[in-house]
Amino acid sequence: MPDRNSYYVTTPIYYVNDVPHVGHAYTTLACDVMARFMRLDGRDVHFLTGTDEHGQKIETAAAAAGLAPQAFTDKVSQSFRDLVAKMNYSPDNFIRTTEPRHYAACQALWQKLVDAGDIYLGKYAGWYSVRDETYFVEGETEVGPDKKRRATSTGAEVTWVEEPSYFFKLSAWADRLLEFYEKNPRFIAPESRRNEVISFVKGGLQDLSVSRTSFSWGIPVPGDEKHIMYVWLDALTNYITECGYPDTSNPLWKYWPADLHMVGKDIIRFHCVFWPAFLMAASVAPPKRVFAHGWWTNEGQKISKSLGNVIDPVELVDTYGLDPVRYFLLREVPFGNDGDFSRRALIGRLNADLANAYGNLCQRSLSIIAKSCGEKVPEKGALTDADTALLDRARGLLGVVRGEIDDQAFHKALTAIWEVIADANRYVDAQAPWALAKTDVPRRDTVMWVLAETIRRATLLVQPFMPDSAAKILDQLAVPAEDRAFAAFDKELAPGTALPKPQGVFPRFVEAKPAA
RNA sequence: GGCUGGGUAGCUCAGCUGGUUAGAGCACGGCACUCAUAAUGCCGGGGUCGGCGGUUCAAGUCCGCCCCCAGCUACCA
Repeated sequence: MPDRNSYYVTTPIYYVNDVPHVGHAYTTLACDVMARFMRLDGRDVHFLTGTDEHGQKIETAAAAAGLAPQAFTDKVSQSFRDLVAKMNYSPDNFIRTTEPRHYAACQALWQKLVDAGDIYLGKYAGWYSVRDETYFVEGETEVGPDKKRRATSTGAEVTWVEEPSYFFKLSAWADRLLEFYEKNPRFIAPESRRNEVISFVKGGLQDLSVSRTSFSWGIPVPGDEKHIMYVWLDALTNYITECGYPDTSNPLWKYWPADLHMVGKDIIRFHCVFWPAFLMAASVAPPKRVFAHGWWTNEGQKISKSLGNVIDPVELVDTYGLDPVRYFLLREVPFGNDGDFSRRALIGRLNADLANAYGNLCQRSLSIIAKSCGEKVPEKGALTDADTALLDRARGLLGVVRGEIDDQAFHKALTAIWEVIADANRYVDAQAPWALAKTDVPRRDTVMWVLAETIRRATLLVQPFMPDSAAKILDQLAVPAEDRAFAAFDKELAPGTALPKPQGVFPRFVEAKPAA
């Protein structure tokens, strides 16, 4: 089964103790672009997102809200499903860890790990705060002047507590993990994260506590139901629950191993160390790639709830429009790096890249065609060197963008498309079709055909990033739905095809002036 | 402290294995054009490439030392 056609991409499942913010929107957006691109490129795509609904924090938050845990998670999980619609994401399914099939998958995986001899009963020990009902590691605590140890973050007194816990023999997997990283250089991206993970594993691994007895909202350990599975074992398993695990005859099993787990840089260890170890121990193939993206700051400031500067994606979309926000998030920052969000930068991108460069290119081209070429695709005559140069660049774009998308280099993919857009704007000025209208109409028509064709190719590639806007432009070029996949990339516009009236797709954003 | 990555025009960044006058986008100034969303195109100003020393015919690009920034250095997710 060498070159399979399936493509499985996942977001992390989002922890439902919080409302969605721009970080969630960003991660899912990146996956959405991958999924849409691969579908257009003819792949059999499965795109999964969902919510992580277990754990002590949820149990506590639900109690505080006066709700049963399930009722609480039903409610908060919904806000993540609402975001899917708001951001025009295209997941094939939305998984929840409270689904019965997920319990079955987790318990099956657990049993497999037990059978393999990788799980044993031991004792978990740590600094426990009764008030917070939470364990803290040594570094999260400090001893005060009264010689009592307290949690640094909450100030609550902590005591050394030991409870029985099952452990996963992670320590036994360091060498095999290092070998796996070595043999699969693309497993962790970007490169800097790969270095971090490798150096972490090289430093030696301790066994991992994978069950708790201090709370009950979670998946019971098979055969010892006082124990609840450690949240990460529970959460990570969602990726294979979706494919039917442990039933490998499930039709969705063909998607495993996942082609890409998209994660934020904070949870890379779980995905790049624990997860492959769990899977290898259970004789399941590890995923092919984990990409850890960076964080956003807000106008140069670190984002935090206490600062109150959390960015609400819904507000952004309502203010600037969906596609401009999608474009900005993936264009502004080299994917993988941290980036700064600022209104000025967003408006700059919207006006310079979308309204002025791309939108205006479409508008100036299409309105000439509408006014002077009889509202149909113009006749294509003999091509000059200038025509061929532009068309060749547009033709080469698919290969270039495909390469960048394979690396999740969204900003580079967009830059490449926008270089062709800039070339097209230069071409319009150089050819001056408005002057040709007075001297050589057939030549003018050829120029307009070259422009329309260039816009078509660029726009096909814009689709994964800005689906609605791209669709509007392709509508204006009368490209039928079945010719919008990349299989039709070389199917050029047919002269004579009737075209609808052009309409601007990316209006400039003008800031509301304060009332004078 | 250790490890990793980075410090290049006002801002954001490109600059493979060292080689003509160090590039792009945005911002700024001037000019041109008028098809277009006061959009587009052309030209221009502006950088001792973090600092010091070294290797070399030649270093932003290699070596050494130093300064500054970020991330990682395990079980809240």
